[in-house]
Amino acid sequence: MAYLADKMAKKKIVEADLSTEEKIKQAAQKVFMKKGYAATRTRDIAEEAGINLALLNYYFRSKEKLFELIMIEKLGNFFGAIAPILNNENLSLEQKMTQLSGSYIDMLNENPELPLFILSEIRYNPDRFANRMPLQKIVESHLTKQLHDKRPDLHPLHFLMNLLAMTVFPFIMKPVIHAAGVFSEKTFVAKMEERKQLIPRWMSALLRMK
Amino acid sequence: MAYLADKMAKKKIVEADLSTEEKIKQAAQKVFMKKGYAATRTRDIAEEAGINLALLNYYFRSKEKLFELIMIEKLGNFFGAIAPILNNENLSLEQKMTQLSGSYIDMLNENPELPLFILSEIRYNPDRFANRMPLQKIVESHLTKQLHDKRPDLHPLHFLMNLLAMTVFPFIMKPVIHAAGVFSEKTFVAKMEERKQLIPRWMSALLRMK
DNA sequence: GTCTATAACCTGATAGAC
DNA sequence: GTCTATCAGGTTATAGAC
Repeated sequence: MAYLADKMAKKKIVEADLSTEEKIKQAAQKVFMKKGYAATRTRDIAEEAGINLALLNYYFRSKEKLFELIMIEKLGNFFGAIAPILNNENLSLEQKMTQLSGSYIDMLNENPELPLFILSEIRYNPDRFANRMPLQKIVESHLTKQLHDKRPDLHPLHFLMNLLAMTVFPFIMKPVIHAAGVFSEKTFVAKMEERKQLIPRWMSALLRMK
Repeated sequence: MAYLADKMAKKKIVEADLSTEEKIKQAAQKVFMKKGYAATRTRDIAEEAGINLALLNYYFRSKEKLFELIMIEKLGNFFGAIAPILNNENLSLEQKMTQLSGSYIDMLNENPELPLFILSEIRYNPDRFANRMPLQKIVESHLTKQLHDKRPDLHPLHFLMNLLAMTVFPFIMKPVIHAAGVFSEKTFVAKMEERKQLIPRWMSALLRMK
């Protein structure tokens, strides 16, 4: 009950007590994530923010610049959470896998549209993203070294791809699962909760293989 | 050499000897897949097909209807290839996994943009796709029964999700990998070729686990 | 069937009043 | 800072000539 009241209070703040600039930013985030850059009209954002269309350009100059701002933040969410874990030299391989699947699934449960949003926008406009993603830092991470010590025969890229795939792919399939009516939102969250424990165990099984 | 000549001959047919209707269809497929529905202009399609804009509406009435046509075909490619394998009662669990990763990776190598295209469009317009995907047929497949016999403790959904994730996810990450300059097209194909053998072995390891 | 020309509408952005 | 009104350009779709 207290939690629910807290949530409602938070919602109210979002709707009312925010600066105009912040209201536009949050509205833009919501609409861009839902429709993608191309299908979003600046009018949609203005309406969602409860302000006039002209104010959007007053604060952010253009649709493009507003989108850039949102995208930088989202790229940070999507890639920023991985690298620190993969490069933490105090964690064992098993601890890294547990932390990564755990914290990443938590983050994605809060923001389930994030992967497909980012991936779609990169797909439809790759130029915008050249040299913007810290993927090399992920490939050359401390985890890669640990993996090489344990299983020099297994290419780290396959391992990383599998770890990410098991964690992220269900969220990418989420719209399909719902559109097909396979199961409910609640069941989905529960299944992902299970995966937090299962993924590290599956990945360990891959490491022990053969 | 003969193969190359054959390919070039095919290309020429595509460019010249096709009916107007077919030329538009193929152009639409190309442009929709590259830019997505919202960012595609009918003018782009007309230009790509080498015809006039009016002809597009003459043959297909509207952008929307043309898109529907393409999408039905693509949904067939994406989902249609899975169900027959998963429901083939003459294949063992291991054979199913081998065939699925093998034939699916082959298909995706020919059409690497397919998953992200479909997933993006569903995400940005879920209503269009309600009750259009044979996902229930996949969940209730013969593979599910075999899996239940072997490992009643492992939910088939987790298993299927992992199998699909390992197979499809790399293609979803492909634009990221290229935009980040991690490695070349040729290396990507080679790595996916490796995975055709590796995925069934990994999945078997998951089945033996614990 | 295929084209040109144009209608009808929509979208991002700005000018100018308050 | 915020609004209304409007511009300039682009988009889908169609009318009508050939």
